[in-house]
Amino acid sequence: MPVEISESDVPKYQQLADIMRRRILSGEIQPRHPLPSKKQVVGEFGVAPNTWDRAVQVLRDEGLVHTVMGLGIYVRPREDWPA
Amino acid sequence: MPVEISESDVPKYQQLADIMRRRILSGEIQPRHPLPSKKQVVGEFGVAPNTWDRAVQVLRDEGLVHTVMGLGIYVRPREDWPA
DNA sequence: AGTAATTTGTTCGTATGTATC
DNA sequence: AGATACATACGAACAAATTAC
Repeated sequence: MPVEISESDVPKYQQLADIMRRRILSGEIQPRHPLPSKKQVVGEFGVAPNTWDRAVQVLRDEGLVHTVMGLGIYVRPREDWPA
Repeated sequence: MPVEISESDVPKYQQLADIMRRRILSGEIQPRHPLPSKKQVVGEFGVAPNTWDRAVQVLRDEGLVHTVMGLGIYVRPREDWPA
């Protein structure tokens, strides 16, 4: 079953962060690999660009990803993850 | 000279956060007192509502303010500030 | 060398929902 | 009931960085 965004009481940006965090922690997206691009997420999940930006900020604050401008948003090596 | 927002290389939301942080640390806005409202900031500084929201999030991440829904954004007591 | 395409970040204006007074 | 205030979300535009050709 595809993971989708619902109109629940949980904000969409939080749902998106949860989805990506799960993909990272499960190894589906590996360290030093990029998250899907903004355009991809907007198209596939049907959210606004800003909403994705907010989701990414959650993951950035958690230390799971970092941005390389003009390239993408990359999963940090496991050594940099919080304990 | 009035504090204003410029079109420099520093993002506006960061400039706004800097302005409010200075007001807080200087005691101009005291603990348990509110920041200016979103409408006020939008009107006086000439920025978009989203830009103010981002500035507030910076201060919230720093532990300087917290939100009371429907009421305002309040300066935390000094005991809660980071060392 | 230069242009186009991709990607992120910033900013705008607007609308809506919920909470407080 | 009405006014005020914050959070969320949308859609659009533009700048800067990177890559590919």
